[in-house]
Amino acid sequence: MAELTDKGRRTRQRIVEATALRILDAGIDGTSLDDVRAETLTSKSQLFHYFPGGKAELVRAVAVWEGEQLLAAQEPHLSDLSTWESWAAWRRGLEEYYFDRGRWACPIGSLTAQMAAADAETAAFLREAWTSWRTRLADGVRRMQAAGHIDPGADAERLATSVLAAIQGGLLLSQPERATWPLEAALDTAWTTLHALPPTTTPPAEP
Amino acid sequence: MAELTDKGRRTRQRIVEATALRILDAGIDGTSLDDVRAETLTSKSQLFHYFPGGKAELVRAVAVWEGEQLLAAQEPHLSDLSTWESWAAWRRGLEEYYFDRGRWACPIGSLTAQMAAADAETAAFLREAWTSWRTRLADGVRRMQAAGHIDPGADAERLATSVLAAIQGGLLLSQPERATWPLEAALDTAWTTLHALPPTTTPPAEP
DNA sequence: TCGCTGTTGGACTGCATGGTCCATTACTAG
DNA sequence: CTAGTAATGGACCATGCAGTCCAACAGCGA
Repeated sequence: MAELTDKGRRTRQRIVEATALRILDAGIDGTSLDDVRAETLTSKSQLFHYFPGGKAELVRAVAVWEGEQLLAAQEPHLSDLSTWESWAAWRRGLEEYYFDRGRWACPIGSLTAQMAAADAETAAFLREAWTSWRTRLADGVRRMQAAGHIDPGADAERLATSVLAAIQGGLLLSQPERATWPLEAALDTAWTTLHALPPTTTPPAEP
Repeated sequence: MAELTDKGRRTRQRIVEATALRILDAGIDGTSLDDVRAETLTSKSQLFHYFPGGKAELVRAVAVWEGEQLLAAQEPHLSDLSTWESWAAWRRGLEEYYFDRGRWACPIGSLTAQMAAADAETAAFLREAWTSWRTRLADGVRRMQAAGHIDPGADAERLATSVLAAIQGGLLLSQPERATWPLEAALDTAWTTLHALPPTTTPPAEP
């Protein structure tokens, strides 16, 4: 597997993308190698040629690919997030990513929920993906704090985490409804909190 | 299956609970009937005796059972939620339910995420479960609005949805970390929003 | 005690699936 | 043109799993 020609790289990529799609709406266990084979018009030997580790390695490749796509879909705003406009643009990009083209779940979130079906390496990668995502959001929060738009006393990491939670939870609730409003409602609430945090408000101590 | 003796009911319940546990940390596909058989010291014929519909029916029974348990764990507070104290007690009960006894995920949330692996009937039941849960929370919000603790102009259903999203998203993020803080951070933020919503200038008008 | 019905045991079947293997074809560098 | 390597095809194997079937056992009412 050390040497790949262009053709090989393209075939490999085709396999990864088809598998990613299938996993997104059938889950890891619901995606058989034969499904992938049929969809990509490849043969069993090709799957094992490009992914000697078998299904586990293929799933890992899918996780990496999905992680890249997810982050890319949030750029360039994710790296900015220094103004409310940037946050708004970031949010629009995310909603578009999730709902356009019929993607109704977060690839990374789904995979995390299926961690039991994934191997240890994939689980480790997912942990990194979350950390990376959270950190980028937290950096944005800190930029807002530095600019005086968000209470400097707030914990940026926790705030970022709650925004991610709103996204993931909102998506989960959107699925059975087959509607976008649950995610939007969750994001609206997170939004309100972000905006409400300037120094005038004291966070409640509970429970 | 029309007639069940006490003994039969107990066996059936044993099967349901063991399956529920297994599904919670291995997923539907990661739970084989042989696993269940071994864990419950039953035989194949018993599984199909009590659940003629096979695995699908068993999963359905698990969903119903988990739904009951989840709602029960939130009582009596869930039916109250008319004061901040009641909300706090409700939250404590939930966290206890999720984190004590090593349960690190929401059974209903997990099943929803695995809908692709579930049959249509189970999916329908899950939709109902979410509606029921959301409605109870929304009722609580309305009680708080009536009591003048929350802005009467807020949409109770959407607010309830965002609280549910915080729970589910927080749980998802808690899993890879194997820590409780993500859920707590998400709930804290939802909390802040609830508290921040009262009209700051207009006093509540309520008989 | 008898007989009916619910309960239990476990062998067996058919099928889907991950994975192996070997042969063949297509490229590409020299 | 040729040799070597990557790419591909697809038969084949072993296993695990849902589901079937029949036989045996237990409890309870008559």
